[in-house]
Amino acid sequence: MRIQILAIIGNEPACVCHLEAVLGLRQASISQHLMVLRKANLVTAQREGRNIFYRLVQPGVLQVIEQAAVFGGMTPGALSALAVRPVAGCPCPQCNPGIDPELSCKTLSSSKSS
Amino acid sequence: MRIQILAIIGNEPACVCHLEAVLGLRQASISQHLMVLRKANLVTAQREGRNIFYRLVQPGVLQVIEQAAVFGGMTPGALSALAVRPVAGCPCPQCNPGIDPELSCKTLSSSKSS
DNA sequence: ATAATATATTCGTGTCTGCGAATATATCTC
DNA sequence: GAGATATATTCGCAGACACGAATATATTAT
Repeated sequence: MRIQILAIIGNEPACVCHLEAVLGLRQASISQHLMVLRKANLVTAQREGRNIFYRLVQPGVLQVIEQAAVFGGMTPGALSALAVRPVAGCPCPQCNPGIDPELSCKTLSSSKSS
Repeated sequence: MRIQILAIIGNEPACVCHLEAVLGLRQASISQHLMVLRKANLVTAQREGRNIFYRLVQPGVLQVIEQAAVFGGMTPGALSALAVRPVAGCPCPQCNPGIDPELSCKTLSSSKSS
């Protein structure tokens, strides 16, 4: 999961709720993984408006992960698939470019059912 | 431990007893790790005389590990230190170049105490 | 200030993992 | 063949880990 997180934010900084949507984990679990990555000095957090965006401290880490994935027998596109945006059902600003500022993540996900 | 094993045999093929001496694990534990690495198609085994030598299937794996170590904050020499030979107390042929064929690993380690 | 939102922290638990101990298998030497 | 040696396999368990649930904290909007 942490490797997946690094792969996601390696392509583009992401907020917690975006990771939540992509990985299918509870918010608490994502936060725990991010804490570990922070302590390992692999990611940094930066608030932007309501959300906190995470990014790689060293962008080169992404290349290492991609190489390791290939050596591990993964298909080359398996990792880049994680970077696809927008993600269906993700309420984060990145996945909803023309978002009405009045709409929040919560209202978006609830109105999605209509 | 498995990453360390890959780092060791990445520099030069190694037998099980050598890994045992370097890593300080029991022989059974080393064998278990090697089995995992074999199933992951990362290492291959090849018998040479009494010993079975393991080597990387893809030598490039070593570079990936070294890069990851640097990004992870390890000192650059930390990994290459694992490749130092001969290892004190290691009874394998590599660590005892001029070994008398009559001497085995067992007799070597016992006579070492004299 | 109050409410809503986004993230962080704590806690408990089921599961996974690595290790040691014991044993089995394969190879070499005599 | 018998014995010694090197590695593999099985089993059991202590410890680690990831996750969910509940709660706390920080920021924003009204």
